[in-house]
Amino acid sequence: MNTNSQKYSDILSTAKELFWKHGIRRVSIEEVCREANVSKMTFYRFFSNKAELGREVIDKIIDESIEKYREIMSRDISFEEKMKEQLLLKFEGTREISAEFINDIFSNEKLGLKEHWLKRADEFSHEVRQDLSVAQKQGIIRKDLKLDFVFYLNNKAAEIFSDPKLLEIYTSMQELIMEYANLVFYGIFPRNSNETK
Amino acid sequence: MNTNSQKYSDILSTAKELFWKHGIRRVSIEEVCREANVSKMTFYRFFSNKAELGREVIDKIIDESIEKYREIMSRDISFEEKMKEQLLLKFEGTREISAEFINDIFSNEKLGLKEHWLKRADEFSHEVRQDLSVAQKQGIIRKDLKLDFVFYLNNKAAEIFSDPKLLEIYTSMQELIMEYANLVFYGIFPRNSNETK
DNA sequence: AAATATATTACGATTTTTGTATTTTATTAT
DNA sequence: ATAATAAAATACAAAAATCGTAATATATTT
Repeated sequence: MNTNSQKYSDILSTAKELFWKHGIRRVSIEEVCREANVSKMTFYRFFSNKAELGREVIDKIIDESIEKYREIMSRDISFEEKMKEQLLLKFEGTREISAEFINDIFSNEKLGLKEHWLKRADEFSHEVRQDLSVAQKQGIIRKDLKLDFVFYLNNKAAEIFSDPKLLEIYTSMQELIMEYANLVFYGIFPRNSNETK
Repeated sequence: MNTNSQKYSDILSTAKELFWKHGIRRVSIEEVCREANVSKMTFYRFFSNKAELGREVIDKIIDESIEKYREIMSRDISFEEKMKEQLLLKFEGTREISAEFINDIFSNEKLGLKEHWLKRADEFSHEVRQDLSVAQKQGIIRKDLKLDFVFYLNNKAAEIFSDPKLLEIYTSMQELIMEYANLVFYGIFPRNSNETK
C-alpha cells in the first residue's frame, strides 16, 4: 500500500478535517471522497473501512502532536518555559475540536476506536513521562508528586471529557481541555511555601 | 394541534439547537426525539416530517429575531444607537451558527426550505424597511441611498453566505455575517464630508 | 506499448431512517 | 374513582442512505 501517495494524504487530511468538525458518525465515506476529490474505489485501495480510516486519522493527530512536542522539548529554554509552550501548543492543537469527535472515539462501540486512541496516547504519555521524570529528579517538579497519578488522570481525561454533563459547563471542548491542561501544568510546579523537600 | 404544549416546544428548541450546530442533513428525527426526551410518536403528533420541523425552526428563529428587533426599536435612544444595538444583537444571535445550517436551508433541494426562509425573512425585511424609510426622511440616513438596494442585498445575503469559497476567508460563519452587517450599518450613516443634501 | 492508478458507473448487501400501528403506562379532566 | 387523553415503548414495513465490490473506461507512469 503506497502510503505516501498524494491521494492517500488527500483522503487522510480531508477525513481529519471533517471528523474534527462533525465527529465520525455524522460523516460518510462518500462525503470524504467527494471533499477529497477522490473516487470511492481509490478510497478502498487505501482503507478497508471507516474504522480503519478513523484509526489512521488518530495516528496522524498523535504523530503530529508528538512531532511538535519533541520540537519544543529540543529548544534551548528552561523547563518551565517549555511547559508553557506545550500549553500554548495544546491550545492551538485543540482549536475548534468538536465534542462529537471525542465522543465517537470514546463512546461509539461500533467503531471501536477507544482502544486505539488509548494505545497511541499511552505511547506519547510514556515519552512525556520520561521527560517529567528527569525534571523531577532535578527538582523542577515537586518530588512528592507521584507522576503515575498524573498519567493515570491523563489517560482517563479524554474519556471523561466526552461526558456531555461536563461539557455543559464550558462553551467549547477546547475550553474544557485547556482548563484541564492548565490545572495539570500549573499544579505541577513548586510554588511559594512548597518546599522541594 | 396543541402548539403551546411542553413537548412541542421541547422538540422545537432541541431541533433548533441541533440544526444550528450540525445543520439539518446531519441530524436525524430520532436524534431530536432522543435529545428532547420525547417518543417518535409524539414527534409525529406535532410534525409531519423533517421539512416541516425545519420550517418551524426557521419560524422560531425569525419570530425571536423580530421580537428582539422591536424591543430595541421601542427604546428611548437615538436611531444610531438603536442600529448599534441591532448590530450587537445580530452578533449574539448568530453566535456559533454553522455553515451547514445555512447550507441546508439554501442548497438542500430535498428539504426545500429556501423559499420559506426567503418568505419569512422578507416579512421581517418589510418591517425594517419601514423604520429605515422614516429615518431616511428625517435625514438620519443618507437621502441619496436607495433603500431597495440594501434590501435586495439583504435578501441575497444568506444565500451568498452558503458559498464555501467565501467562507474560507473567515474563521466562522458568524464572522462573515458580522462583516456584512457592519458594512451595511456603518455604510449607511452620513459621515464627515457626506452632506445630507 | 505495457503496466499501473484512478475515475466512472453500476449494483447488491447492509444499515439507517422514516413513518405508522399496536400495546402499555401515565396524566388529566370530569 | 373513572373515563378520556397524552405519551412511552415496542415493533415493523417501506424508503433512503451508505457500504463495499465489480467491471469498464480513461489517464498516467514506466
